Amino acid sequence: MSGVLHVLLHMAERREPATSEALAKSMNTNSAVIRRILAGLRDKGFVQSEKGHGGGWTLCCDLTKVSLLDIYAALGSPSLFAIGNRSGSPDCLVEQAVNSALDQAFHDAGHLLLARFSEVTLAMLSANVRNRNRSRSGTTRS
Amino acid sequence: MSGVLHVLLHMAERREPATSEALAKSMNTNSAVIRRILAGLRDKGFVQSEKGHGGGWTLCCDLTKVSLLDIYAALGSPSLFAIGNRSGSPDCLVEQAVNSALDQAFHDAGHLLLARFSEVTLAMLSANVRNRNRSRSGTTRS
DNA sequence: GCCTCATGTAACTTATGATATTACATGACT
DNA sequence: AGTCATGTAATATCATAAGTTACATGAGGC
Repeated sequence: MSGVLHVLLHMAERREPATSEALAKSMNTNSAVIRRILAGLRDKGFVQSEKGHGGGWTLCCDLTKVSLLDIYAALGSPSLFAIGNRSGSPDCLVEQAVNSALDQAFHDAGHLLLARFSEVTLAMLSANVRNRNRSRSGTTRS
Repeated sequence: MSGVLHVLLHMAERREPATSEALAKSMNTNSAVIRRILAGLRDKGFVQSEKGHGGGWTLCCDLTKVSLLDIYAALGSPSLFAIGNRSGSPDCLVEQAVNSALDQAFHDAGHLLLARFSEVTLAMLSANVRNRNRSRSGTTRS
Protein backbone atom coordinates (compact mmCIF):
# COMPACT_ATOMS: atom_id res chain seq x y z
CA MET A 1 0.00 0.00 0.00
CA SER A 2 2.56 2.51 1.13
CA GLY A 3 4.77 1.43 -1.74
CA VAL A 4 2.02 1.68 -4.32
CA LEU A 5 1.10 5.18 -3.27
CA HIS A 6 4.75 6.10 -3.35
CA VAL A 7 4.98 4.98 -6.96
CA LEU A 8 1.76 6.70 -8.00
CA LEU A 9 2.77 10.02 -6.51
CA HIS A 10 6.14 9.87 -8.13
CA MET A 11 4.34 9.38 -11.40
CA ALA A 12 2.08 12.32 -10.63
CA GLU A 13 5.12 14.58 -10.21
CA ARG A 14 6.22 14.16 -13.81
CA ARG A 15 4.02 14.48 -16.84
CA GLU A 16 6.13 12.23 -19.10
CA PRO A 17 5.90 8.46 -18.91
CA ALA A 18 8.18 6.93 -16.28
CA THR A 19 9.95 3.66 -16.89
CA SER A 20 9.82 0.85 -14.37
CA GLU A 21 13.54 1.24 -14.14
CA ALA A 22 13.33 4.87 -13.09
CA LEU A 23 10.53 4.28 -10.61
CA ALA A 24 12.37 1.33 -9.16
CA LYS A 25 15.43 3.48 -8.64
CA SER A 26 13.52 6.17 -6.75
CA MET A 27 12.15 3.50 -4.45
CA ASN A 28 15.30 1.44 -4.03
CA THR A 29 13.77 -1.64 -5.49
CA ASN A 30 13.62 -3.71 -8.62
CA SER A 31 11.94 -2.88 -11.93
CA ALA A 32 10.11 -6.19 -12.00
CA VAL A 33 8.53 -5.37 -8.66
CA ILE A 34 7.25 -2.10 -10.03
CA ARG A 35 5.83 -3.80 -13.09
CA ARG A 36 4.10 -6.36 -10.94
CA ILE A 37 2.53 -3.71 -8.74
CA LEU A 38 1.45 -1.48 -11.58
CA ALA A 39 0.12 -4.33 -13.69
CA GLY A 40 -2.71 -4.70 -11.19
CA LEU A 41 -3.47 -1.00 -11.21
CA ARG A 42 -3.48 -0.92 -14.98
CA ASP A 43 -6.16 -3.57 -15.09
CA LYS A 44 -8.28 -1.36 -12.85
CA GLY A 45 -7.71 1.61 -15.13
CA PHE A 46 -5.60 3.80 -12.86
CA VAL A 47 -2.44 3.75 -14.92
CA GLN A 48 -1.42 3.07 -18.47
CA SER A 49 1.65 1.44 -19.93
CA GLU A 50 3.41 1.91 -23.25
CA LYS A 51 6.11 -0.24 -24.70
CA GLY A 52 9.13 0.72 -26.72
CA HIS A 53 10.97 4.03 -27.07
CA GLY A 54 9.51 6.82 -24.98
CA GLY A 55 7.30 4.28 -23.30
CA GLY A 56 6.70 3.67 -19.63
CA TRP A 57 3.93 4.28 -17.14
CA THR A 58 1.52 7.19 -16.92
CA LEU A 59 -1.33 8.00 -14.62
CA CYS A 60 -4.60 7.98 -16.50
CA CYS A 61 -7.12 8.82 -13.81
CA ASP A 62 -8.49 11.97 -12.23
CA LEU A 63 -6.42 12.38 -9.09
CA THR A 64 -9.23 14.26 -7.40
CA LYS A 65 -11.57 11.33 -7.90
CA VAL A 66 -9.37 8.50 -6.70
CA SER A 67 -9.17 7.85 -2.98
CA LEU A 68 -6.89 5.67 -0.95
CA LEU A 69 -9.83 3.33 -0.62
CA ASP A 70 -9.92 2.88 -4.38
CA ILE A 71 -6.25 2.00 -4.40
CA TYR A 72 -6.71 -0.35 -1.51
CA ALA A 73 -9.55 -2.08 -3.34
CA ALA A 74 -7.50 -2.25 -6.53
CA LEU A 75 -4.86 -4.09 -4.54
CA GLY A 76 -7.41 -6.76 -3.80
CA SER A 77 -8.41 -5.50 -0.35
CA PRO A 78 -5.65 -7.29 1.50
CA SER A 79 -6.20 -8.06 5.16
CA LEU A 80 -5.68 -4.98 7.29
CA PHE A 81 -4.64 -6.42 10.61
CA ALA A 82 -1.52 -8.13 11.78
CA ILE A 83 -3.34 -10.00 14.53
CA GLY A 84 -5.07 -12.93 12.95
CA ASN A 85 -7.68 -15.25 14.30
CA ARG A 86 -6.67 -18.68 15.37
CA SER A 87 -8.47 -21.24 13.30
CA GLY A 88 -7.01 -24.49 14.53
CA SER A 89 -10.10 -25.96 16.17
CA PRO A 90 -13.31 -24.59 14.61
CA ASP A 91 -15.61 -26.52 16.91
CA CYS A 92 -13.86 -25.44 20.11
CA LEU A 93 -16.33 -23.24 21.97
CA VAL A 94 -13.52 -21.21 23.47
CA GLU A 95 -12.12 -20.46 20.08
CA GLN A 96 -15.52 -19.44 18.80
CA ALA A 97 -16.09 -17.06 21.69
CA VAL A 98 -12.65 -15.50 21.38
CA ASN A 99 -12.85 -15.08 17.66
CA SER A 100 -16.31 -13.61 17.72
CA ALA A 101 -15.22 -11.01 20.26
CA LEU A 102 -12.09 -10.10 18.33
CA ASP A 103 -13.95 -10.09 15.04
CA GLN A 104 -16.32 -7.45 16.28
CA ALA A 105 -13.51 -5.18 17.38
CA PHE A 106 -11.60 -5.68 14.15
CA HIS A 107 -14.72 -5.12 12.12
CA ASP A 108 -15.36 -1.75 13.72
CA ALA A 109 -11.76 -0.62 13.45
CA GLY A 110 -11.54 -1.82 9.87
CA HIS A 111 -14.59 0.18 8.93
CA LEU A 112 -13.15 3.32 10.44
CA LEU A 113 -9.87 2.77 8.67
CA LEU A 114 -11.53 2.34 5.30
CA ALA A 115 -13.67 5.38 5.95
CA ARG A 116 -10.53 7.40 6.54
CA PHE A 117 -9.05 5.97 3.36
CA SER A 118 -12.07 7.09 1.40
CA GLU A 119 -11.61 10.66 2.62
CA VAL A 120 -8.14 11.07 1.17
CA THR A 121 -7.64 11.50 -2.57
CA LEU A 122 -4.45 11.18 -4.54
CA ALA A 123 -4.79 14.86 -5.37
CA MET A 124 -4.61 15.71 -1.69
CA LEU A 125 -1.48 13.67 -1.26
CA SER A 126 0.03 15.26 -4.33
CA ALA A 127 -0.74 18.72 -2.99
CA ASN A 128 0.79 17.69 0.28
CA VAL A 129 3.99 16.70 -1.50
CA ARG A 130 4.16 20.05 -3.27
CA ASN A 131 3.62 21.81 0.04
CA ARG A 132 6.48 19.97 1.63
CA ASN A 133 8.61 20.86 -1.34
CA ARG A 134 7.76 24.53 -0.98
CA SER A 135 8.45 24.69 2.73
CA ARG A 136 11.73 22.88 2.29
CA SER A 137 13.04 25.27 -0.34
CA GLY A 138 11.49 28.09 1.70
CA THR A 139 13.61 27.38 4.77
CA THR A 140 16.80 27.32 2.77
CA ARG A 141 15.87 30.46 0.83
CA SER A 142 15.09 32.79 3.70
CA MET B 1 -3.44 -12.66 20.77
CA SER B 2 -6.16 -15.04 19.73
CA GLY B 3 -4.01 -17.92 20.92
CA VAL B 4 -3.29 -16.32 24.27
CA LEU B 5 -6.95 -15.68 24.95
CA HIS B 6 -7.70 -19.21 23.95
CA VAL B 7 -5.28 -20.50 26.55
CA LEU B 8 -6.52 -18.18 29.26
CA LEU B 9 -10.14 -19.14 28.78
CA HIS B 10 -9.32 -22.79 28.82
CA MET B 11 -7.64 -22.18 32.15
CA ALA B 12 -10.69 -20.31 33.39
CA GLU B 13 -12.87 -23.34 32.64
CA ARG B 14 -11.08 -25.53 35.16
CA ARG B 15 -10.26 -24.60 38.72
CA GLU B 16 -7.31 -26.97 39.07
CA PRO B 17 -3.91 -26.10 37.65
CA ALA B 18 -3.49 -27.04 34.02
CA THR B 19 -0.22 -28.36 32.70
CA SER B 20 1.42 -26.92 29.60
CA GLU B 21 1.01 -30.35 28.12
CA ALA B 22 -2.75 -30.36 28.58
CA LEU B 23 -3.18 -26.81 27.32
CA ALA B 24 -0.99 -27.54 24.35
CA LYS B 25 -3.14 -30.52 23.48
CA SER B 26 -6.35 -28.52 23.53
CA MET B 27 -4.78 -26.03 21.16
CA ASN B 28 -3.01 -28.47 18.87
CA THR B 29 0.38 -27.07 19.62
CA ASN B 30 3.49 -27.72 21.64
CA SER B 31 3.97 -27.43 25.38
CA ALA B 32 7.02 -25.26 24.99
CA VAL B 33 4.98 -22.77 23.01
CA ILE B 34 2.45 -22.57 25.82
CA ARG B 35 5.19 -22.04 28.36
CA ARG B 36 6.70 -19.30 26.25
CA ILE B 37 3.37 -17.51 25.95
CA LEU B 38 2.40 -17.85 29.58
CA ALA B 39 5.82 -16.90 30.90
CA GLY B 40 5.17 -13.35 29.72
CA LEU B 41 1.75 -13.24 31.32
CA ARG B 42 3.12 -14.57 34.58
CA ASP B 43 5.58 -11.70 34.75
CA LYS B 44 2.65 -9.32 34.43
CA GLY B 45 0.78 -11.09 37.20
CA PHE B 46 -2.09 -12.62 35.24
CA VAL B 47 -1.19 -16.24 35.76
CA GLN B 48 0.81 -18.30 38.19
CA SER B 49 2.93 -21.41 37.69
CA GLU B 50 3.78 -24.27 40.03
CA LYS B 51 6.35 -26.94 39.48
CA GLY B 52 6.28 -30.58 40.38
CA HIS B 53 3.39 -32.90 41.12
CA GLY B 54 0.00 -31.28 40.87
CA GLY B 55 1.66 -28.24 39.40
CA GLY B 56 0.79 -26.32 36.27
CA TRP B 57 -0.75 -23.00 35.42
CA THR B 58 -3.55 -21.16 37.18
CA LEU B 59 -5.21 -17.85 36.58
CA CYS B 60 -4.54 -15.48 39.42
CA CYS B 61 -6.38 -12.36 38.40
CA ASP B 62 -9.91 -11.07 38.68
CA LEU B 63 -11.47 -11.92 35.34
CA THR B 64 -13.91 -9.07 35.65
CA LYS B 65 -11.04 -6.60 35.96
CA VAL B 66 -8.86 -7.75 33.09
CA SER B 67 -9.72 -6.52 29.62
CA LEU B 68 -8.45 -7.56 26.24
CA LEU B 69 -6.50 -4.34 26.27
CA ASP B 70 -4.60 -5.50 29.35
CA ILE B 71 -3.72 -8.75 27.63
CA TYR B 72 -2.69 -6.91 24.51
CA ALA B 73 -0.44 -4.66 26.57
CA ALA B 74 1.01 -7.64 28.41
CA LEU B 75 1.96 -9.09 25.06
CA GLY B 76 4.11 -6.03 24.46
CA SER B 77 1.58 -4.11 22.38
CA PRO B 78 2.55 -5.68 19.09
CA SER B 79 1.83 -3.76 15.91
CA LEU B 80 -1.83 -3.99 14.99
CA PHE B 81 -1.80 -3.53 11.26
CA ALA B 82 -0.62 -5.70 8.44
CA ILE B 83 -0.01 -2.74 6.16
CA GLY B 84 3.25 -1.21 7.20
CA ASN B 85 4.83 2.07 6.26
CA ARG B 86 7.59 2.05 3.77
CA SER B 87 10.72 3.44 5.35
CA GLY B 88 13.25 3.04 2.58
CA SER B 89 13.94 6.69 1.86
CA PRO B 90 13.21 8.86 4.91
CA ASP B 91 14.04 12.12 3.16
CA CYS B 92 11.86 11.48 0.15
CA LEU B 93 9.06 14.03 0.27
CA VAL B 94 6.66 11.63 -1.39
CA GLU B 95 7.30 9.02 1.22
CA GLN B 96 6.80 11.55 3.98
CA ALA B 97 3.48 12.67 2.58
CA VAL B 98 2.22 9.15 2.05
CA ASN B 99 3.27 7.96 5.45
CA SER B 100 1.83 10.93 7.24
CA ALA B 101 -1.53 10.37 5.56
CA LEU B 102 -1.55 6.67 6.32
CA ASP B 103 -0.33 7.23 9.85
CA GLN B 104 -3.30 9.38 10.63
CA ALA B 105 -5.75 6.79 9.39
CA PHE B 106 -4.00 3.99 11.23
CA HIS B 107 -3.78 6.05 14.36
CA ASP B 108 -7.52 6.62 14.45
CA ALA B 109 -8.39 3.03 13.66
CA GLY B 110 -5.89 1.76 16.18
CA HIS B 111 -7.42 3.89 18.89
CA LEU B 112 -10.87 2.57 18.15
CA LEU B 113 -9.60 -0.97 18.19
CA LEU B 114 -7.92 -0.54 21.54
CA ALA B 115 -11.02 1.15 22.90
CA ARG B 116 -13.05 -1.90 21.89
CA PHE B 117 -10.45 -4.11 23.50
CA SER B 118 -10.78 -2.21 26.74
CA GLU B 119 -14.53 -2.80 26.78
CA VAL B 120 -14.27 -6.57 26.81
CA THR B 121 -13.20 -8.41 29.95
CA LEU B 122 -12.09 -11.98 30.29
CA ALA B 123 -15.17 -12.57 32.43
CA MET B 124 -17.38 -11.59 29.51
CA LEU B 125 -15.61 -14.00 27.23
CA SER B 126 -15.85 -16.73 29.81
CA ALA B 127 -19.59 -16.13 30.19
CA ASN B 128 -19.87 -16.23 26.44
CA VAL B 129 -18.21 -19.62 26.37
CA ARG B 130 -20.61 -20.96 28.99
CA ASN B 131 -23.51 -19.59 26.98
CA ARG B 132 -22.39 -21.39 23.88
CA ASN B 133 -22.01 -24.53 25.92
CA ARG B 134 -25.55 -24.24 27.23
CA SER B 135 -27.13 -23.62 23.84
CA ARG B 136 -25.23 -26.50 22.34
CA SER B 137 -26.35 -29.03 24.93
CA GLY B 138 -29.78 -27.39 24.78
CA THR B 139 -30.26 -28.18 21.12
CA THR B 140 -29.34 -31.82 21.59
CA ARG B 141 -31.45 -32.17 24.71
CA SER B 142 -34.76 -30.84 23.43
C1' DG C 1 17.54 -39.89 48.94
C1' DC C 2 15.63 -40.92 44.61
C1' DC C 3 12.25 -40.89 41.20
C1' DT C 4 8.78 -38.58 38.66
C1' DC C 5 6.40 -34.57 37.23
C1' DA C 6 6.30 -30.07 35.74
C1' DT C 7 8.19 -25.62 34.59
C1' DG C 8 12.28 -22.57 32.50
C1' DT C 9 14.97 -21.69 28.70
C1' DA C 10 18.12 -21.96 25.07
C1' DA C 11 19.15 -23.66 20.55
C1' DC C 12 17.55 -25.22 16.50
C1' DT C 13 14.39 -26.30 12.87
C1' DT C 14 10.68 -25.79 9.85
C1' DA C 15 6.81 -22.96 7.61
C1' DT C 16 5.15 -19.03 5.65
C1' DG C 17 4.74 -14.81 3.21
C1' DA C 18 6.70 -10.74 1.35
C1' DT C 19 10.09 -9.04 -1.45
C1' DA C 20 13.70 -9.36 -4.79
C1' DT C 21 16.13 -11.34 -8.71
C1' DT C 22 16.81 -13.47 -13.04
C1' DA C 23 15.55 -14.63 -17.47
C1' DC C 24 13.33 -14.45 -21.50
C1' DA C 25 9.24 -13.44 -24.57
C1' DT C 26 6.54 -9.72 -26.74
C1' DG C 27 5.52 -5.37 -28.71
C1' DA C 28 6.90 -0.50 -30.26
C1' DC C 29 9.60 2.91 -31.96
C1' DT C 30 13.84 4.66 -34.81
C1' DA D 1 17.46 -4.85 -37.66
C1' DG D 2 18.39 -2.99 -33.30
C1' DT D 3 17.12 -1.01 -29.06
C1' DC D 4 14.02 0.11 -25.48
C1' DA D 5 10.44 -1.05 -22.52
C1' DT D 6 6.79 -3.87 -20.75
C1' DG D 7 4.80 -8.88 -19.47
C1' DT D 8 5.40 -12.70 -16.88
C1' DA D 9 7.01 -16.94 -15.08
C1' DA D 10 10.37 -19.21 -12.30
C1' DT D 11 13.38 -18.81 -8.76
C1' DA D 12 15.78 -17.05 -4.80
C1' DT D 13 16.35 -14.42 -0.64
C1' DC D 14 14.86 -12.61 3.73
C1' DA D 15 12.34 -11.88 7.89
C1' DT D 16 9.28 -13.47 11.10
C1' DA D 17 6.44 -16.60 13.52
C1' DA D 18 5.66 -21.19 14.99
C1' DG D 19 7.12 -25.52 16.23
C1' DT D 20 10.58 -28.85 18.06
C1' DT D 21 14.17 -30.77 20.77
C1' DA D 22 16.96 -30.95 24.62
C1' DC D 23 18.32 -30.34 28.97
C1' DA D 24 18.54 -27.79 33.47
C1' DT D 25 15.87 -26.59 37.67
C1' DG D 26 12.68 -27.07 41.31
C1' DA D 27 8.64 -29.53 43.85
C1' DG D 28 6.37 -33.26 45.61
C1' DG D 29 5.64 -38.53 46.46
C1' DC D 30 7.51 -42.76 48.00
